[in-house]
Amino acid sequence: MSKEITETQRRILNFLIEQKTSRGIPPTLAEMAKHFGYKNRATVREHLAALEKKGFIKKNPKLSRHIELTLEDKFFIPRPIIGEVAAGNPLTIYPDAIDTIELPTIAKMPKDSFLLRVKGDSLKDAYIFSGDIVIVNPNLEPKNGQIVVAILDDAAVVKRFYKKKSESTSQMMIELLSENPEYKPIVIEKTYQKFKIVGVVIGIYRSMEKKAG
Amino acid sequence: MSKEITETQRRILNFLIEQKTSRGIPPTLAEMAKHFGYKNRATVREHLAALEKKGFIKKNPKLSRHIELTLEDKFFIPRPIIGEVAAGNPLTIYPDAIDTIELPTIAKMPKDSFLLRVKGDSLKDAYIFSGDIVIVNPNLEPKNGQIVVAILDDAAVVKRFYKKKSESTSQMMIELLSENPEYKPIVIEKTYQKFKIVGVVIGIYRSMEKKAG
DNA sequence: AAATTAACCATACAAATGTATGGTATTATT
DNA sequence: AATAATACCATACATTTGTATGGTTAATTT
Repeated sequence: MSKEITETQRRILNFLIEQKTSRGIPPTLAEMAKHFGYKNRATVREHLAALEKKGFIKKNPKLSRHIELTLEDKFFIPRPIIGEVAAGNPLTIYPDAIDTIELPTIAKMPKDSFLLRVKGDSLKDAYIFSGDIVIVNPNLEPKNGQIVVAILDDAAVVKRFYKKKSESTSQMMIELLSENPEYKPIVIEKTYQKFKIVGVVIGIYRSMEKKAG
Repeated sequence: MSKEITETQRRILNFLIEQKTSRGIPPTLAEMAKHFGYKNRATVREHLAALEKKGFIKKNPKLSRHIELTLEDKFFIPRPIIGEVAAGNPLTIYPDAIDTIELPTIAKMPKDSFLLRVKGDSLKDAYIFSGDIVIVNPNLEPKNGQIVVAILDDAAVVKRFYKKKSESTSQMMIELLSENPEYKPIVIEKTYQKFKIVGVVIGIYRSMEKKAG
């Protein structure tokens, strides 16, 4: 058996990914069969068996809608960003990244917002600490002074956003500031490719319950 | 029928949210019944029906694991803020709410808890800043290491709580610590009268939306 | 030429799932 | 005091779901 995926299997896998990201839950065999025009669920099941054999998915037997993706499924972010960041590995958590965030798999988040759990203390200059949950709206145009989540050189950062005219080149540029004056502003010229705004932080929540001694 | 959610319904809703975020798929009736110790799926179903009636979820009939969270408008639910904690000044709890805030549903808000808005920056050694909303539970016995709201000499403080034996007198005493080591611990002997624990801080919420420049 | 694989189909079955109805006890509301 | 809402239970039922088996056709590999 070849380890390579066939055209049909690719379509099935794509549908799985698309459903999980857009609707939040994986489809049932019947739903997939209907979508592809199959008259039989067993057909879909064979494709899934093949995908599992090749290591692309993992099925939990007997349970409905229990197909797990063995890809970067556990950390996924809304579609538009995938593909623009480092191919295949959107938002990899680098051990020595200045700021790291963990993207939970959010089932259809309200108001098109999603949650990020902050990891590491390097964001504390923005009064955000490890374990905090930030609420991010990806569909807001960031205004000056707002805190944004951005991808910069394959690492995720949470900084205060400023857009202004460069004094030297008169070009528009983006500045990412820290609350802590010891950190120098990060300046992004328009030409810089490895930069993408993920969304605007509209709220922070911190649970205290686990912190008992 | 009240539009407010009951304690049991909130537990169900929380479980739904938690499952959708952590596992990716909503649970089945059987899974929920097992989790809550119900002997019957119908019980869960009734709670879901109530939640749907109140607009918190949307069920797609006949389909498994097909509970959708309709948190578009319910993601933030209005809660009254009943007072302010201002460093140095007495804690004032007003009979009528001074304000309301849209608290995200991810925030755990037990029935007996209340909200206080923090004023002033002097609590920042506990990572709490001016404008933050603290969720306070007055009916919890504070455990060592937890952050509590207390009244001390007619002033409200938010500090980390420790109860231990005095090394000199062998009496039980309470220590209120700051995160910042520059602040010396506040030691309260049992005899001290002007001290009262208001409650345990179980969560913090901070809204970012007004902070745009 | 023979064997294998891929991609479908039909039928069948047990378990899981959502649903429906009727009942009980407790609490809150009128 | 009567009514409604809440929170459970038991039992029953149709549908859905995942699974299993056997068969067909076409393309590919041996």
